[in-house]
Amino acid sequence: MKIYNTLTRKKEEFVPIDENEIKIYVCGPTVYNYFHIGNARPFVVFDTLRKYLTYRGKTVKFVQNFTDVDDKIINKAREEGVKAGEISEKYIQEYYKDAKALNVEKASVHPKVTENMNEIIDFVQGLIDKGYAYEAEGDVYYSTRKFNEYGKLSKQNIEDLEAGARIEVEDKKHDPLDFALWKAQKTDDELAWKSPWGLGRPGWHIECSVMSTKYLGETIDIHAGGQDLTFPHHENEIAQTEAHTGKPFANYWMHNGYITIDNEKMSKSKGNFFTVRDILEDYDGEVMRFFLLSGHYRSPINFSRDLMEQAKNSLTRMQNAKNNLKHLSEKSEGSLTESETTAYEGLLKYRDKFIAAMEDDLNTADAISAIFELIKDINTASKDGASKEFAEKCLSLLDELTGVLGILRDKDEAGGIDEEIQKLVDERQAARKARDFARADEIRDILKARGITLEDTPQGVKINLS
RNA sequence: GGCGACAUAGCCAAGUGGUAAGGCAGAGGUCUGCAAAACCUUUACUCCCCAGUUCAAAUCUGGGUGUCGCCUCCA
Repeated sequence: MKIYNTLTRKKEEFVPIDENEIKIYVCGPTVYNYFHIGNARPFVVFDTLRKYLTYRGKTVKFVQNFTDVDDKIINKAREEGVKAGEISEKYIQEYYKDAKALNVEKASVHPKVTENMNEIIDFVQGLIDKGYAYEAEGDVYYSTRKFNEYGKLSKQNIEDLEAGARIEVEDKKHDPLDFALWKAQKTDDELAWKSPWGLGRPGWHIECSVMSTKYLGETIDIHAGGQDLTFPHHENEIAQTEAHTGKPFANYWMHNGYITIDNEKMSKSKGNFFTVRDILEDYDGEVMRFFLLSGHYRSPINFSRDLMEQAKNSLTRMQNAKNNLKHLSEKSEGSLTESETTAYEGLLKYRDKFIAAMEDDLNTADAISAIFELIKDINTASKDGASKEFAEKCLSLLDELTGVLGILRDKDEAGGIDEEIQKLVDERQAARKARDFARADEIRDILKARGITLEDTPQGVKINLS
């Protein structure tokens, strides 16, 4: 497949290091709160990349960290009067809940900073030994200018950076562009670990370098994250890791575009800040997932309730098609007719279109359009009924493609159809037969109030549970 | 100041040289006891503006306008 590589600013043919195991690292959340819809985008996008590669028969080792050492966590713990570990542990569990709602699969490994402290200390010491870092009053800084290729990912020129630097000058640093690898403990209630430089904790960027190399090796296939991480986070990761290993860090860098809210950057101060948890109160997680995949991952997208409604309605069209096929496959009989055989062969071109779209730098928007075209043809072919086999084959094809995108999964239908509901449905059918439409409509309304809709089809009544 | 992205119908959105996918919303119709779902028809002589290259441009080049983002914690 082709992947747009931020490093070269070009779409390139993706060639894995090891055909048998593709190695992907995605920067994970800092666990101090429920994650917000901006966080959700990379999780969903790169989960989709993983699902697609898996669909194509690849084995993917997928690592996504939890940042469980950070100022924000420490501050939150202070506010709530609990230990930092309680905050991070809580929000890791909450991450899993929301990720599940979005149908984002668990990573192969979800490493935590706190569980990799020895490796981090060793890594920092290694950089000092190689002359890329220096200790200053219990802090350790990276000598940015020592790394000749600094700026190669973000295409920042080191002189321009310095000129435009709004970084406050700290006396301890040899150069304003140097960044912290290790921070000395300032107050007793801060998390701290013993190190050769005294009590302290790791800086912002070092964790990803360490966990990526530890779990995936010195050079990985794809390193991914939000566009805003390009600089300085990923730039610094490259500087750290390549200085340490002397090898390329990642062959492909993928960055997803931003989400704005009503065309403005999401921020707490603007009051337009939404967590995924907030959205899940009103929408199924699949609607959010569909919304995030309905545009190209590198394009900026805008979030609003109106757009969520559009996404919801679009997804309903897909869900209807699936429900109709399920109903047909349950109520119909027989094997493919001659015309159905021809029709089904015609449908297979949409699988090709779907794959071609995904091969082109994960063009999910185009892939979705292939699914809609598939649905239209299925609906047309089966509008006057269909054989059981045809319905089953179409259902299987539809599930195959939507499964790659992680939408339209089978849900546990709460409750199912109990005796009482069945009795009402039967009574309505009898009333219809007797042309007592008033009673029939009354029953339909009763059930509708309970979230159950009825559709009369040539194959009998179709009961939709929501 | 440096780096970058985006601009396609009422809305969302694909399309990177060959004559505008798909979805939502709207209108009309078919089917239905009525619905629902589905199907059919309909909604961009045109892709922010100007100039250029070309037989041919939404797509390439130059200029302009507008919007957003990064450079500071941030997906």
